[in-house]
Amino acid sequence: MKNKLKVARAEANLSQGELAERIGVSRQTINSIETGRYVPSTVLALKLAAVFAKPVDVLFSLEETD
Amino acid sequence: MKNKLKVARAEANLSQGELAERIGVSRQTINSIETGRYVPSTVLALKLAAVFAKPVDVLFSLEETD
DNA sequence: TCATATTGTCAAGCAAACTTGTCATTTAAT
DNA sequence: ATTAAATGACAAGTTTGCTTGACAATATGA
Repeated sequence: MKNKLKVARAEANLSQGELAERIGVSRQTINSIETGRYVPSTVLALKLAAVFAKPVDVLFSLEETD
Repeated sequence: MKNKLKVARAEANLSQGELAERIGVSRQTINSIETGRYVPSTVLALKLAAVFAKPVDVLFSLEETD
């Protein structure tokens, strides 16, 4: 699964730490998702979508390997 | 987090087992998500959204407790 | 240049997702 | 009324999300 989090975050001018704080997770969690180390839960995806005011399906998308 | 999976599945006329097979998870996983025993990963949410041809945000939504 | 903020990553641990296997209960069809 | 299909749920085990703490590397700005 790939995601556009890094871009969305740049557009919103937020640091990983600030974003993490807003949705109540650790900075490492944001970093790990951005760098593809793991896939977030749906709750987290919905919260991220809310922060950036974009649908989940826009922020996250499936790959062949999924 | 709540979800409209049971309704969507009824509309699509699919059993839990059939749905599970389509997206490559166990039947218990579908059952557990429907009955709120746990929250799916974003990959699973995207796959479910794809099966029902509905956006993730329509199938899944946050609650106060999230 | 020096200082500070930001990012990437590792490790150890806990919690939650997901598995297979199994069984009881409910629903639907004959 | 009986059978078969579908659902709900539990248990034990594996994998993965997410945590805190830490440190090095990269960027940003005075």
